[in-house]
Amino acid sequence: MPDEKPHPRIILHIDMDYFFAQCEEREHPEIKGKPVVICVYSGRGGDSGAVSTSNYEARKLGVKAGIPIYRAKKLAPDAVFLPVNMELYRSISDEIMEILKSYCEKFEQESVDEAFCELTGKVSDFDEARSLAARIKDEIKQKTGLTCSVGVAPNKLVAKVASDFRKPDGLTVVKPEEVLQFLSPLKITDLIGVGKKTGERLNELGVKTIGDISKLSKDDLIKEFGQAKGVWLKQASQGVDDSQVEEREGTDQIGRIITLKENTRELQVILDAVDKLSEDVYRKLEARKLSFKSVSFIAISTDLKTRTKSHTLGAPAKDLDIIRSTARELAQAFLAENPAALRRIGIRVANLKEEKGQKTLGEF
DNA sequence: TCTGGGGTCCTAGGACCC
DNA sequence: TCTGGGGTCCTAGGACCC
Repeated sequence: MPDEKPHPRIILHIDMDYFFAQCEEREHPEIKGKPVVICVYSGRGGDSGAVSTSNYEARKLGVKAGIPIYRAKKLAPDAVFLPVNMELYRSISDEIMEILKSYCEKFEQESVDEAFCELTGKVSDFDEARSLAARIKDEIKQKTGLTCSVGVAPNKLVAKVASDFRKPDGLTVVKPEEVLQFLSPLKITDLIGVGKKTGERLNELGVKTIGDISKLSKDDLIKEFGQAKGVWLKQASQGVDDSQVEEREGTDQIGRIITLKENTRELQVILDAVDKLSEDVYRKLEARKLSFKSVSFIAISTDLKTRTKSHTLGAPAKDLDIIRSTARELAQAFLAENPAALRRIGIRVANLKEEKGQKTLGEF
C-alpha cells in the first residue's frame, strides 16, 4: 500500500462583512463609526422601500436587512441612509475576487460578496490552511481595505456554515474530526438550505438543532420532505456534502423587476412598464452578448404573491423587439386570467446562450 | 404611506416523441 | 387490438439565498 494517503478536501469559504455598507464606509471615511443603512427605495416616494444591508452599529439598533426603511428610520434616526450603488460594489468585488483566485486551485464565485476556494492541492493539512486563510484575509485588507469572515472545512457546506460562525473579521477552521461536534449544537436555520418553511416543519417534529436532525431516520425525513430533500437533510446534518467547487460559467437567467408607482391592473400602465423593463433586460443581455429562448412575465400582487407566465420560442433570439412583444403578450394574457391588482412586475429571459458569430479574441 | 431586487435550484404535471 | 413506458421539454410555482 502507498504510505501517502491523500488528505481530505480542504475548502475555504469567504464572506465579506456587511459588504455594501463596508464599501460605502471605504468610499466615505467620514461615515465610519456611525450606523450606516443601505436602502432599496421602491420609487413610491418618501421612505417606501426596504433595507438591503446595514453595518454593525446599525444592527445593534435593530436595523437589519429586509425591514422597511421607515421602520429603520424610527430605530436609528441618526443613521446614514444611502441608496444601493451596485456599480461600486461590483468593482470592489472584482478586486477581491482577483486576489482570491490567485490563491486557489479551483474558484467559485457565489454572489457579489461570497466565494468558495479549493485549497486541497495548495496545502498539506488544515493547520497550513489556517495560515493561508489568514494570509488571504490580510492581503484583502491591505489591498482593498475591507474585512471578511472565512471558514475552512472539508466541504462546501461546512465551510459556509463556518464562515458565518464568527463575524465580523472571523476565521473558523473545522477539521474533519470536528465536523459533528461543530454542527450539532447549531440551530437548524444555520444550515444553508433550511429556511423559514423547512425550519417550521422541523420544529413541529421537535427538532431544534442540527444534531437533532441527524437523530431522525432517513426514512422519516424522506416521508416528511420527499426523496431529494430528505436525503439531503440527513447528510447535511452529519456534515456530509460531496458538491464540488466549480467555476460558474455564465448565468442561467437575467431579469429585472420593479415596484409600480401604485397598485394597478390598468393595461396601458402595465404595458408601458413592460416596455421599459424589456429595454433594461435587453441592455443587460447585449452587454454580455447572450441570446435567450424563453421570456417570463412576473407579477406580484398586492398580497405579495408571485405569479409567472412564460413562453419559450422556437429558436434562440436576441432582439429587443422579441423580448418586448413576447412580454407584452404574456402580460395581456396574465391580466385576462388574473383579477388581482399588481404591486410589482418583472421581465425575465432564460435559456441563455453565447451569441453565435461573436468570436472572442481567444479564438483568433 | 408597511414589506426591494437580483438570482439558483427543485418539483410536478402535461405534451410529445419513440 | 388495446393502450406500455422511458425520455425530454415546457410551464408554473415554491423554497431559499444574498
